[in-house]
Amino acid sequence: MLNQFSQKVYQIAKKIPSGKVATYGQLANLAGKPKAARAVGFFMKNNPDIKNIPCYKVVASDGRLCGYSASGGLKKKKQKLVSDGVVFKGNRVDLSHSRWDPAS
DNA sequence: AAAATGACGGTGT
DNA sequence: TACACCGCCATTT
Repeated sequence: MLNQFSQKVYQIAKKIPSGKVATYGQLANLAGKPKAARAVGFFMKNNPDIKNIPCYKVVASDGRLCGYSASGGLKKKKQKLVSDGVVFKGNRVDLSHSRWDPAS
C-alpha cells in the first residue's frame, strides 16, 4: 500500500505548523507531483497515522473543506482548525492569512 | 489488465 | 461567486 509518494506526502503533512493550513495541491507540489492533489486527498482519507498526521489541516485550493473521515465530519474539522487559530471566512479558510508557507 | 473512484485543481461560462 | 467540464494521480474493484 504505502511507500514512495505517499510517505513523502505524509511526512510533509506532519510539518504543517499550528494555526496554518495547506492545500492538497500544495502537499502534492511539495512531494514533487503538482498534479497529484487528488491522490493526496486519497492519502489523507487513508490516514495511516491519525495521531501524528493533522489531516484536518489540509483543505482545498479555494480554502473550502472537502471531507473528513473522522467523527463529526466537516463540522468537526472546521472546529479543529478554528481551535488551532486558523482564520475562517464563512465556511472557508482564509488562505491569504492561514495558508502555510513552507519557506517560512 | 482495464475500468471505476475520490477529502483536487484549473479553466471556461 | 456558482456551476459545469476536463485533466491528473494512486488505489481499488
